[in-house]
Amino acid sequence: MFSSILAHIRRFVPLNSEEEALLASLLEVREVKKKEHLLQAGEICKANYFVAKGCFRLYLITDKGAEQVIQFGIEDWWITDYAGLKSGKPSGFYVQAVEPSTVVVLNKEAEEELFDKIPQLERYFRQVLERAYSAQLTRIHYIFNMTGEEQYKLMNKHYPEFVQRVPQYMLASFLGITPEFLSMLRAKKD
Amino acid sequence: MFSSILAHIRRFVPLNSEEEALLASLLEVREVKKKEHLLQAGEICKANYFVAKGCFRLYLITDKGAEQVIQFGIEDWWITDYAGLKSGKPSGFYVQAVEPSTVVVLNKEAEEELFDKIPQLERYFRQVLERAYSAQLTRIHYIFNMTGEEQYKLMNKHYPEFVQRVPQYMLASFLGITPEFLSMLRAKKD
DNA sequence: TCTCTTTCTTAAACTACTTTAAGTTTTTTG
DNA sequence: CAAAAAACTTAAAGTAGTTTAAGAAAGAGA
Repeated sequence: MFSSILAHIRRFVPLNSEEEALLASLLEVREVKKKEHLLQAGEICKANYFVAKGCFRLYLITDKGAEQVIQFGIEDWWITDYAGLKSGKPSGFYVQAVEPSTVVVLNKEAEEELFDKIPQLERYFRQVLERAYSAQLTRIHYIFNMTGEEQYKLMNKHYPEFVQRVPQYMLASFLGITPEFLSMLRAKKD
Repeated sequence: MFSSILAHIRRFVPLNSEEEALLASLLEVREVKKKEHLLQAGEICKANYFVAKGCFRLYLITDKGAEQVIQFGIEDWWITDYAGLKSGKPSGFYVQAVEPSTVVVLNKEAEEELFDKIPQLERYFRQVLERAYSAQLTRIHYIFNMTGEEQYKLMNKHYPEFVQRVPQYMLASFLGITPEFLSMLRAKKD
């Protein structure tokens, strides 16, 4: 049940069996149906989610009423509205399963208790966040310096399975282009 | 000398006087001239920098030879190439002072020793990174859903001093538009 | 204070992408 | 398995920005 998350944590910090048992007692496994939401705009975000299996998207509804995909989360990624989780204010984001998925739920209260009893977990999350942060800076670099076509091609080259895995209109939104334009790009050559 | 960084850390975690003394012994204060680099592309990134006074930019040179500003860092921000710092590989980024500045240098080795002796610092950086990461996600949302003009106006409204503080061509690059276009936007109304 | 360098401005021609609208295909559900 | 809903395609007209080029203004070193 928890093997994937424990393996992931162990890639960053050591864990003894007591700590693993404590983690197992405070974490929660949850099956999520396709299109089911873990968080909706207006709600208070109460947990951080580790994707054990499946795929999620973090998105929001813009002023013009369109869905904007901000981030995807697949196996071994954490996904949540960090700002909302930490502030306790109603979230502006949605977190939704793109396909039938399994997550490990880390509730806010469990998180506090775990950070207290397993200080190594602070180290784990620090490192996870360092990576997530620099990935976003790299992404901003791509957004500014590559055309939609170049970004799509790069994505297709580096993550061909992923491009097939999510609906095209979600991928278009993530890349910051319209689904019509992405459709045209695909038609050009494939 | 270290008062600004100690005050910042105390906003997140408590520090006793021994810990403060240890920090002071392992941190280093450095004056940086305008246009001086803390890091250049091709070098190995060896430290994380806390801006005590002044302003820095994290940028890179694109394939086409243009400077692309990825991030600014002003007072109370940490700035570095996290990916390079952690991987030990040559960096693709430049970190340069936009104005005469003072930084507190946290070297890689000092960081390891400090994390070891003051576990609370892991907690501090985890929280700093949570904020930095969600700020980048919000920024991506703005990039995709606001025109250059809207982003410039919002920035002018929220951070009018900052807009005056950095050269316009750097601000344009940060906003993902050309300096010519920003100049035109400013001329429209001010 | 003069000169050199850096930064900012203006404007015309161009392009990557959006918008709109309508039709087609695929997937989901009772 | 049929009907409805969701996802994808095509194409024409429009726009937010870039590119290029040249000149003007401001800043900084000697």
